[in-house]
Amino acid sequence: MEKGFKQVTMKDIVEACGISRGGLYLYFQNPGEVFEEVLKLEQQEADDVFEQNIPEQAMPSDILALFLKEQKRELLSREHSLCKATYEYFFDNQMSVRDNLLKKQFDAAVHVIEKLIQAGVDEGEFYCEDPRGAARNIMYVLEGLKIASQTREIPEAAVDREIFYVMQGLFLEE
Amino acid sequence: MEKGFKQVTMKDIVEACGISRGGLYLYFQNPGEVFEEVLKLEQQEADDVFEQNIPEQAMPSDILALFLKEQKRELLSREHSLCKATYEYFFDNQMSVRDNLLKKQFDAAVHVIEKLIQAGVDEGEFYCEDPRGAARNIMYVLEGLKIASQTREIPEAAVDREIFYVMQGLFLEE
Amino acid sequence: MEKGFKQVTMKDIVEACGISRGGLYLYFQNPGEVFEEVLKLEQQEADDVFEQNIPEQAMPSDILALFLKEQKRELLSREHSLCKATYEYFFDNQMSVRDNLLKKQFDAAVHVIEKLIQAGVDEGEFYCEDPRGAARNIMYVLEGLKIASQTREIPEAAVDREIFYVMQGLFLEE
Amino acid sequence: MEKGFKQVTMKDIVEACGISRGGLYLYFQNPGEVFEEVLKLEQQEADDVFEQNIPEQAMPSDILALFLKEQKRELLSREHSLCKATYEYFFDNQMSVRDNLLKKQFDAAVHVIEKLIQAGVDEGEFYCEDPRGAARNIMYVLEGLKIASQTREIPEAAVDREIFYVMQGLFLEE
DNA sequence: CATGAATGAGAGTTCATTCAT
DNA sequence: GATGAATGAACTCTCATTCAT
Repeated sequence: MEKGFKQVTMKDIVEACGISRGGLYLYFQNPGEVFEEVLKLEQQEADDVFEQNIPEQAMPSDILALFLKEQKRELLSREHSLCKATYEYFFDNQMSVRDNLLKKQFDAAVHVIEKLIQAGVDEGEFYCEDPRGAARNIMYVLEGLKIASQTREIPEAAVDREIFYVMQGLFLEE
Repeated sequence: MEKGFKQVTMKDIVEACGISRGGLYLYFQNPGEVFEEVLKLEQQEADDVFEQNIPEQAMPSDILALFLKEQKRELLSREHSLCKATYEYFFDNQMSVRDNLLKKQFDAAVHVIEKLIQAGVDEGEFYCEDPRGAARNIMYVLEGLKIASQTREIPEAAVDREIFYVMQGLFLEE
Repeated sequence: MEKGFKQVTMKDIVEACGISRGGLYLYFQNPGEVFEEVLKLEQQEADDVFEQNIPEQAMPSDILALFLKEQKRELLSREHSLCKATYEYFFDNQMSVRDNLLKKQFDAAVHVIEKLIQAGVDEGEFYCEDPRGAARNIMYVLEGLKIASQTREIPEAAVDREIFYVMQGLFLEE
Repeated sequence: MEKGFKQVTMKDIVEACGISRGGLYLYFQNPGEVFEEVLKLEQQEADDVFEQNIPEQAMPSDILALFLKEQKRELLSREHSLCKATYEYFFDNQMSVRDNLLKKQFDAAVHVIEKLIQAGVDEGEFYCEDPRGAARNIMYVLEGLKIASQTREIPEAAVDREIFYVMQGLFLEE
């Protein structure tokens, strides 16, 4: 979170963890493997946090709003997210299509959002002719916002504006 | 384009350019300065290419389609674009808000697209209540596609689908 | 001793010690730190050698002569003394007054010589109205001889002549 | 004067002189030759200044005092003297005995001082049994003060004290 | 299992020197 | 004569990785 992926040295990790240099190599062959593990744990935790925060009687729009709010939070806490490190890592470690963790996460999120939108349409909250297309559009906007927040200053208002824009597309349509 | 920013060494540059180690330092104090210059030239060239390709009697939708096509081309030619390198560079060199080149380019592109949409609306091609919002949405989707294409395999069809989705939003609305 | 301070490279040290480049950096952050350590050890050793060589029943004049003889030996063995390196080091690393090792050594030596002269006066060996001034004078002459021996050929006779001159000043006065 | 000898680069010289890199090499083969020339000019100038400042009816003790005062001035203006640079240069360029400039200067100064002392003795100002020895002693003390002032802080009072000490030796003896 | 001292390839950078103009 | 862009050897320093203990 502090240094990203490339900037981190084995020394940093070893000191932060309070283990020995050799000890680290017993479990991880290289810095990449360490990062992959961190990423898995982080993702797990994020999922858990999200699910636990969903109220019992939440409407689809509430859950979607909650999801977007969580994304916004992570995206704005630049120094406290793995976003930069993750992108750095996958720049050089794309592996095969089916194993790419980033793709999996993206597709999973698209799937969840699609279900939410569909549920919203069914309940009369949303109007949407292409729930999957809308879900993908939302996710790409979020990725765009993420990379933007990591490479330049992004005011909170700008994030709100984009989120409002995509949500609006689901509601009105008049 | 091949190695991104962090992976590139002064040796790489020197060998690729056929100049001497010391010679490079006559003009650039560090790898970052080299990259900034490359970025400027690249941007200049991209702008020129775009402008020269606009036909005389082009409609706003044609120009927008041309713009998106050009973006698509760059975004899919992963190994031949500066995209990855640019993101890597700006991860660590964000400089002040007003000097951030990435932000400038983004804002400039938003401005151009907004004008195009407005022109399209005026000519009856498009229907859009918030041209600026739509322009921003398009740009964030493009950024999302860019970073996606750099961190995982993105099939051409996926890019087409997203571009079609945002264009569609401008036309129908019926 | 061979190359002085500035001329020595980390490579020289590493090869002379039979350790690795990185290994050296485990213990010293820069060439200066290596030198400081060498200097401390050298000084320690020189002090020990001097003290061990003082005979039981030595008169003050004997001890002073021994001290001067030791100084002469070091001063004439140009290639085998740290003198040049020390001066080079302190040309650029003067640090605060109280921490300057060179000043400490000088003052300590002045103190010892003053005590010797005083003892000699008490025992009737020497005649001296200003033991501290005389001690300082001796030390400055020694420094003058040192720098002279490092910057030009100094015959042994010249050193003997100067040492004789300052000793003579302590005896006769008649 | 600012950087000493080793720290100075050809770039520094070239920029300070407003000539071209190649131009410098037309007249000097290497940095050492530049320095030798500087040293000669400096010495010339110092000699001229000294001689011009001697009053018509000056007594030997006055002239000696003037000489010592001039030495003191140079020695205390650390950043504005060639002292450090000179020592650095001669650490590595001792050349043959007869060509060593430092030795020549030293011997010449000893000669002048000896003559002054002799004159002082003849005129009844000084008492001295070994004018040449005294002259040499004075010069070595001055060298000692010089190197001391370059490697550690030396208060003006310390310099005065040493100069007073050696002058005193010429007068009293009572 | 765990350690951490040691390794050495390779990074960025400097600078005396050259030579086509 | 004079220039200054270009050279490349050599420097300091870093860090993923190993291995005797």
